[in-house]
Amino acid sequence: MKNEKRHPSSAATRPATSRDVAKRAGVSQSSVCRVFDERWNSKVSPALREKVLAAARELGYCSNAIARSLTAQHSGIIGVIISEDFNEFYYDVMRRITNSLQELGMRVMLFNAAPYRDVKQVLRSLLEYRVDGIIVTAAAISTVAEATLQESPVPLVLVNIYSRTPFCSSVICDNYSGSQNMADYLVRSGGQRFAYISAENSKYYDISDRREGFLNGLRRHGVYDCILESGDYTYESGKEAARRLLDRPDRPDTIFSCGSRMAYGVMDVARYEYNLKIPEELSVAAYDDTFASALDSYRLTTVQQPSQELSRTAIRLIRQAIEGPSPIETVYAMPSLEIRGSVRRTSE
Amino acid sequence: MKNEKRHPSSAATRPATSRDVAKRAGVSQSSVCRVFDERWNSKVSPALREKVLAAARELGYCSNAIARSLTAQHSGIIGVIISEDFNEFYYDVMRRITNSLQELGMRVMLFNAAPYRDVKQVLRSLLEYRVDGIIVTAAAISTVAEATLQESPVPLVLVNIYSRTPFCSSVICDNYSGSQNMADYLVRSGGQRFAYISAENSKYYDISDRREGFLNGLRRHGVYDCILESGDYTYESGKEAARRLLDRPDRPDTIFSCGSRMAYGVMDVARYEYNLKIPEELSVAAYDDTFASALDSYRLTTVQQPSQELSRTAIRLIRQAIEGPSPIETVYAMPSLEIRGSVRRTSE
DNA sequence: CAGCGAAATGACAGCGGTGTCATTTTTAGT
DNA sequence: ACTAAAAATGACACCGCTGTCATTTCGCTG
Repeated sequence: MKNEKRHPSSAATRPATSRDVAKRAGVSQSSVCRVFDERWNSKVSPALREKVLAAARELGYCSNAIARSLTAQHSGIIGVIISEDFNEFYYDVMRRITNSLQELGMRVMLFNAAPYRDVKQVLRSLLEYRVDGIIVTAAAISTVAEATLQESPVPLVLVNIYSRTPFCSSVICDNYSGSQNMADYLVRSGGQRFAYISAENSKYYDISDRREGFLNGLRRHGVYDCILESGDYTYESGKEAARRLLDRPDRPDTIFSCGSRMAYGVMDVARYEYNLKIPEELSVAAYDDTFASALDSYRLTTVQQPSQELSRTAIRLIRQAIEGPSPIETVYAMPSLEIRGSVRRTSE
Repeated sequence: MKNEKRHPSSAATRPATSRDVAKRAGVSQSSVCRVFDERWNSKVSPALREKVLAAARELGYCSNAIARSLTAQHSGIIGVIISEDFNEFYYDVMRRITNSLQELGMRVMLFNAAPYRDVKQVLRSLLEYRVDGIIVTAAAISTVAEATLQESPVPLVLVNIYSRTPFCSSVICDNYSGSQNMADYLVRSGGQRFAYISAENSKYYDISDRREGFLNGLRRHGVYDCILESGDYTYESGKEAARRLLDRPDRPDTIFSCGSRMAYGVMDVARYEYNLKIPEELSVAAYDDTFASALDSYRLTTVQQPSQELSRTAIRLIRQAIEGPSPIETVYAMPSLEIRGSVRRTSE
């Protein structure tokens, strides 16, 4: 479906500059800039401002942020790196970060750091554009990537990336506590035989804290036994793990998964293949609160990461770092339990 | 948790320039640039290149894309506007677009156009940064926003925004055909009494095509009756609509919802509140294929928008428009039916 | 080894703003 | 009305890179 009309690009007339406006208004170029500079425009006579604005309007003048950045030595751009396999949660974080930065008058330059893609190159691009700061939001980022980021000459803030040797500020959700609290809850709800489904992957940042927190939480209640299974975060892998677990002679009565998608798999296999009633015959819980968890068909009890707190803190940290020298800060955000109906409650 | 270390910003040493490198290497600044310019670096003597690269490495030189954009008259940046209430589908589209642009060596400047936020301001920001093109990806964009965009002096591509008077290229998913095909399928599957749940909202772009396509699809099979209900895209509103529908004396046996979240609500209410078996006693289908549709608890038959085709086409169109004058093109992407188990199949 | 053309390198003027300083205009004080 | 100080405006160098043109260097041939 073609059309006779053409894109504006065909006009090919380069945008008006402050000099063009100046000439048209019969004033100096400096004055034009002053009119468009908030810090100065109060000190410009109404007459001149009027002339300039009129000329600018006629020429469709729009000041050039690129040129401004050149002298200003800062671009007003924040680089945001997000990992390729971003799930719902990180989308939410990204959305919030974008919103906040936008409201603060900063621009977001978005990059997708697929695990296979060279993070070094992404960082290079960011630096070439002289971004004022970088926020790395990632569900999973390789440790080599971490090493690369370490060399960044511009302020950097990590979201949910735990670095053993912090080289920049970061805000991370306390995986350990989240899992531990869930363990508390599950034990107090009357769980007897526990299983944990992990999704460890060497090339990604490890979330072993979720496992350790859970196991330790159990131990604090005198439970030293927990069946360990693993998947790869997908629904299918959750189903497979569930089959292995439910086929065991010592079938668990409570399953905690480190990701909610796998938990949906567990629930569906349990209900439709093993005819188990949830939560009566099997309790299921998971880390990460995603959309489907709230649906009546799942009502999955989860550990919810506070995306708002995470993004707010990330923004605060990056602003601080840009503002000037500031100490490196590692902020822990506390996840909360989202209690729904997938866990049986007998005791307490 | 503070730390003695500090952010790189504290170093406050401005990045090395090509002149710095030139001085250090004892060559001219022009030569430095040539070494870093792919088009020229073959015509530079190995000796000089070596000197320059060594100096650059020592100084941690990174060429300044901002300065380059200034003379080059193009920034290598594509503005991407995405609507605030972006759902899973648009996240996917955005992810693909980001990936493609990144691979093509272009940068993405992301903006979130909340309905309440001034699109004019977003556009202004984009123009100030002299973006080479703009892609507007939106689930919902107001018509006033559309008017603003119309004035954009840079190439623009609309994704899933149907404009009656096309002023720029766009790629849109054929809502009408998608619904019509679903109507075909539902009738041929043996549906008798149909209902359609809409989500019309004046301030957003209207998706009445989905309704019209559906109704027309039914008519083509001699079905002139279809109960109309409405919600607001949310799970809860779907549940409410379902209750109203299922309370009717002439209860429908087939419900098509213009959004999948509402369909989940329909399914859950039907099963858990009305004890209806799906698909035996009630068929449910929806527009938009989101994650939960594939789960065993729903197995929702949907109209799936081809996110890959949409993003690919958007990229092609924007590149064409940037390349040079090109005719305005409106590309229709055909959605496909994702047949799962939520629709009963009796006839055929 | 002079002499020539090709290749490599350097010098320099922009790109569109900002910031500083000089100049002009306005305002106020006596 | 005259002058000093304050305010408004203009002139201009510079931000870091690109592109053009001038200059230098190099490789060959006779």
